[in-house]
Amino acid sequence: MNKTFAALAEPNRLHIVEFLCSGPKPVGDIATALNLNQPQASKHLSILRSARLVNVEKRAQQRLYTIRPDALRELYTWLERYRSVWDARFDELDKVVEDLKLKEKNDGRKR
Amino acid sequence: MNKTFAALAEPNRLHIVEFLCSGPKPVGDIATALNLNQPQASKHLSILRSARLVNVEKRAQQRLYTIRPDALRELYTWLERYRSVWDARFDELDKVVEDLKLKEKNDGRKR
DNA sequence: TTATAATATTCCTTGACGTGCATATACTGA
DNA sequence: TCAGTATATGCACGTCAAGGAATATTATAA
Repeated sequence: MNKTFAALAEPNRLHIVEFLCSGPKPVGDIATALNLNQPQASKHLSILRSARLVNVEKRAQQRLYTIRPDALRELYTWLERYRSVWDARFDELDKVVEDLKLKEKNDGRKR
Repeated sequence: MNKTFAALAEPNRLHIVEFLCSGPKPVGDIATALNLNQPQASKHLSILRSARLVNVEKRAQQRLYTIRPDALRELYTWLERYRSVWDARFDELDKVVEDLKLKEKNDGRKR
């Protein structure tokens, strides 16, 4: 998942992903839409591709890039796995933290 | 959200976040648990903090780090917003892509 | 106040990343 | 085959982030 996060950490790439949610697009469209030079668009797309975030298909001289759900799904399940933790802690943050601090204080030597 | 992704792109920091899901921990515990030198642990935690992924509280000489839900929540809602897109496309990927390619081909000059 | 524990910060070096520019490759139509 | 379009790749440069080692800071206890 490192690759997923690293890929999405770049603002332009995040925008590309969002842009591609409106449908498959050729590189040219992406470049102009995001105000990028064509080479950089290609490079970003290459990184997104190696992070399994997009797919390519050929159409004449164009390459159609589409969203690829794999990595996003993985991200989603990862968040869901820990969701309960930070959800609970969000609901009654102060109390929980207090409790945990007390526990921490009590069995501090056990660890 | 750049900061969130950038922060989680570092494997050690991702592990720290996961580790903190088991409760608040002082820096020392985190460092030994992840096999990190104390300074690096502190640095990573500092970055996680500036990405609003963790909180700090003092306890004697220690600093207790806890998960902070803000950024994770934001991530979750971001994913949810586009979830339908890549979910639909995942269910019947081939058909949808085909359709969109046709559309693309038909109204290519309108854009 | 002094010694000690826990953590933060600084300096330095190295490697990776993003950009701009030029060029190469792939495909189409005549 | 040649010209033209769409995309990819290579190189040089500046920037930024991570790791290591040493040191500074904060808090506690005697």
